[in-house]
Amino acid sequence: METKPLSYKIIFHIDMNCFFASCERIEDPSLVGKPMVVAHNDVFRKSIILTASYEARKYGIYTTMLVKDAMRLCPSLTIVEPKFHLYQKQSKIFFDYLYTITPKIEITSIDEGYLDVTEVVSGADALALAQKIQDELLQTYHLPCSIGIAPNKFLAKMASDMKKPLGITILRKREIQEKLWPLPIKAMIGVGKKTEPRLQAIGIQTIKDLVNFQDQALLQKTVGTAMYEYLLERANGQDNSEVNYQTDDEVSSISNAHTFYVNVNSPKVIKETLKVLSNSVSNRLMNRGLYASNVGIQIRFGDFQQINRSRGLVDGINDSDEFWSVIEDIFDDYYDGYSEVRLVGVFATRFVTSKEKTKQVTIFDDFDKITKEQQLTKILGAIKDQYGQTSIKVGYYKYEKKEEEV
DNA sequence: TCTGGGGTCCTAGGACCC
DNA sequence: TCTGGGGTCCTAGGACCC
Repeated sequence: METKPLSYKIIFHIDMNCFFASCERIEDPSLVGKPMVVAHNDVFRKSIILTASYEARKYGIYTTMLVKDAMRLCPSLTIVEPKFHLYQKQSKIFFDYLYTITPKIEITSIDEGYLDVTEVVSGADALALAQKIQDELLQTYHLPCSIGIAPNKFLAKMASDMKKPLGITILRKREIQEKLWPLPIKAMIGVGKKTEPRLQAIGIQTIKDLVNFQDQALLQKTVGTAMYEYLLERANGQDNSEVNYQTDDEVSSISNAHTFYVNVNSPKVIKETLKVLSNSVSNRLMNRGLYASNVGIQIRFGDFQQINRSRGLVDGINDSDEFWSVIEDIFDDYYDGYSEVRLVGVFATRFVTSKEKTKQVTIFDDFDKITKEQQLTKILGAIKDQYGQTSIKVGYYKYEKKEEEV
């Protein structure tokens, strides 16, 4: 029996509902059914809410709201300190479950991911599979989620947002005029609080307005070329990007930051904090076997102005002493010694693995004292040592301001 | 609304090279 | 020498996401 290959893909986007709160309830079932939030409850600083349970949301409480404002809306609110290791643990548990469905999973954050189930189900069975996943995650793992089903990642993501909590939404291409276009422009992933007013200023309120917008040059100028192309494609329901399921879990940067309880301007105190952060980043690099060839610091001042200063390195580093010496250097170069500082951070980017660390070949010590033939032999020998290659084509060799072919 | 911590991607501008 | 244009790499900053 031949199975006809599908002409379209079936993509699920799975989004855990108030994930941090769900994890806390697994640890402490007495929190179930109560209005609760996850937040640092800090007496010195105004702290914000990271996640609110649906019972809390009924009071008008939402993520990023100040704890004190939330308490005013709901005096009986339970506040739980965030425990990130716990969320990591639960995240691994539910992704492991999803891997029993398909290996083609792209993990996009601690509580979200895409599944390419094209080869797992037929179009007709997709809804049943989504229902099974949702039931199992809730019954067995006590984690509620919403699932979007669509022919590509963008539509699946938009679909999973349409019904929460415990929603399952199918969004077909032929339905975009009816289901996608009426949404406010801010609902599009990629349009945030800066782009929204810019689009509104040229008369775009909804996704439909974007699709029908006539002055393409003005639109492009308003949001930039890359965003312009991205928005128009997505608004028309097109997204050719693949579910990137390579399990390389490669990150492109690692960072840690800390907000002081009160603003500080003592270089000594700031440095102590920077050193802790520096060690943490260096440890995380070592655990992953990565070396960073660009490292830097972030300083957020009392007035919320922020600077980032970094240094490119010839060789990647991850050793804590080496790391700290670069970080300290950068800080000394850029901190004036008296400005009020609210937050400092340390980051590492441009990773190389140890094997890719630059190998330096010292063949140039006596280079100007030998003949060109000897120079060439030396270069070829070094290349052979490193790459095992026995022949190589060389273009032009510049010597004494004269170009000669070798 | 006076704003946490961890990320990704894009863009502008300067340095440098030919 | 004060004069061109194109390409690449780097740094810093902006915008966005969860």
